[in-house]
Amino acid sequence: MKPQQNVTKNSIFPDNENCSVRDVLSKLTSKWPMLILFALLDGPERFSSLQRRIENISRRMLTVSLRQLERDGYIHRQVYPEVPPRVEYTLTKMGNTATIPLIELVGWAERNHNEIRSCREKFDADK
Amino acid sequence: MKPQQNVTKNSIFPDNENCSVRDVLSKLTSKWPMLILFALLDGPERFSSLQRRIENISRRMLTVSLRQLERDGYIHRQVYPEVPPRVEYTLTKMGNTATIPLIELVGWAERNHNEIRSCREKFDADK
DNA sequence: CCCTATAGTTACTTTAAGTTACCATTGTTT
DNA sequence: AAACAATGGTAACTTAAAGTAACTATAGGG
Repeated sequence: MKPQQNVTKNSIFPDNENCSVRDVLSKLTSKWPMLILFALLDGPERFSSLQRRIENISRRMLTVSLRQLERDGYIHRQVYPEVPPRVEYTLTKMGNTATIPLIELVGWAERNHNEIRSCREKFDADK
Repeated sequence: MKPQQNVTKNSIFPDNENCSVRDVLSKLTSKWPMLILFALLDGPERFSSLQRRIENISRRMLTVSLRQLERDGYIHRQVYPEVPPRVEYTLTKMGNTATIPLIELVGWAERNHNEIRSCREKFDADK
């Protein structure tokens, strides 16, 4: 079995313009967006609550990442016209299904991070 | 079901030092490493052959990515002492199993990229 | 003796990620 | 009344990562 991500016998296309799969994955598998999706699995959360849960994320990075996730349709942004402002973020149906393969990947990483770490130590020792 | 990626009710750790899963994924899901793993699914390949297959990758980025994959134990680097030099890269057993969840993810991206693109168009039109 | 091929490396530039300070609005505290 | 806190951001800046272009050593071929 092989991925159909523009992989032919002779070439693989890495550019987002030439490969829609890369175009999707580049936004999905990056650091903050992935963590935000996982945080929203428990249900809707507002901006400041997300910032508290995801340690060390700055307001700017949270904003940037949320906008990207919203643009791609993974999350929905609901603004309540109150003061101080209240904004709630929710996973869309597509956002929910996206977490399924991501969680698989996390599972693989959990099962293998010990071996990976020992590989690193060996590699670094040999240099 | 939820990922155990240092996700508790109250906090998610994004730093590689605090989260071994992030430490693994940050190297695995990035652009070039992922494409290299896929390219090696067909069998061993040498440096220049990989560069030809993965369009637009520069020699430097190929070197950097291959080193990282080798360090983490996904690929094996075999140098043949010939002139001109010959270096062959092979997927390790672990590298092979890593592609399984990655291919799942690619499958999801294939099934959803149309919807994602229409979400983007809608989002951009509204601004 | 210049050209090709290989598998890189070095120095540089551009882009993305991350940090710090600031904004407007309202209610509460001093 | 003035200052402070909380909200969900934005603007300007710095640092780190990604990407580019030119260079290296070695042997064989024309």
